[in-house]
Amino acid sequence: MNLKIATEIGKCLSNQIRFQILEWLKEPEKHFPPHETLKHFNDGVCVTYIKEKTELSQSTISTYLTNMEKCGLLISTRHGKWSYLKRNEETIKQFTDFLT
Amino acid sequence: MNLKIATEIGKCLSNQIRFQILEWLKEPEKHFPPHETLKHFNDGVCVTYIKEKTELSQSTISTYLTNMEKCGLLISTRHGKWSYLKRNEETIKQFTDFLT
DNA sequence: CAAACATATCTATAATTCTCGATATATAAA
DNA sequence: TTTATATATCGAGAATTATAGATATGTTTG
Repeated sequence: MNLKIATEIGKCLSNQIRFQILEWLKEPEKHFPPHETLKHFNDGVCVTYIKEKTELSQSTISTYLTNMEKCGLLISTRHGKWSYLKRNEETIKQFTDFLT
Repeated sequence: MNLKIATEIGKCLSNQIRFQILEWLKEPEKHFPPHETLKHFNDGVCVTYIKEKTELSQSTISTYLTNMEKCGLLISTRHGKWSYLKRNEETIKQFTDFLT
């Protein structure tokens, strides 16, 4: 972790919805339905469900999640036409270690 | 800690200089001279020294530090005409706990 | 009290970020 | 291969944040 990346993470955390997504993803089964095809949360939650829950436009949510992945907060996995997202606990730990 | 405050903290951490100040304040004696009058760092570092090190204008640094104090990242103490700032480790811990 | 110094606040412009619709790309299903 | 669905990227106007000069406030010192 370095100052530049930490600041990029800070930018992601400067918006209530983005922060909220990160909180929801702590316990996906509590906040999202299991995907119709994939009946588990091994790779996190389908983008579509996050989009629906936040009520943001598709392009906005896509930008949010892409940026959160770029700075290492999230891990993205494709299954067919769907993208799944989960927290990257390793980066989150590096970030909190850097801060404290 | 709640989402609103956490996001305010995120805003403070979204700027490299503000984040850097927080890093410097981990070890004041390594990054700042001891104050001429107060020969210790018990209450942190004098605003003037932070201003000089960052090379920002007085009004900008004042705004930065005020906001960082408002969201609980810093603790401000006045000694006469000087203000001293130190990290608020309690809030920082609450923030990292909230995130993880 | 007046002058000097440190910090805070106000105001305005510059810079950045937000947000979405439009459009492109990727994959699946028909 | 055509159509439908999911996600990504582009471009632009709206909203927010950055930044500093001017000015105000608070405190010390002479």
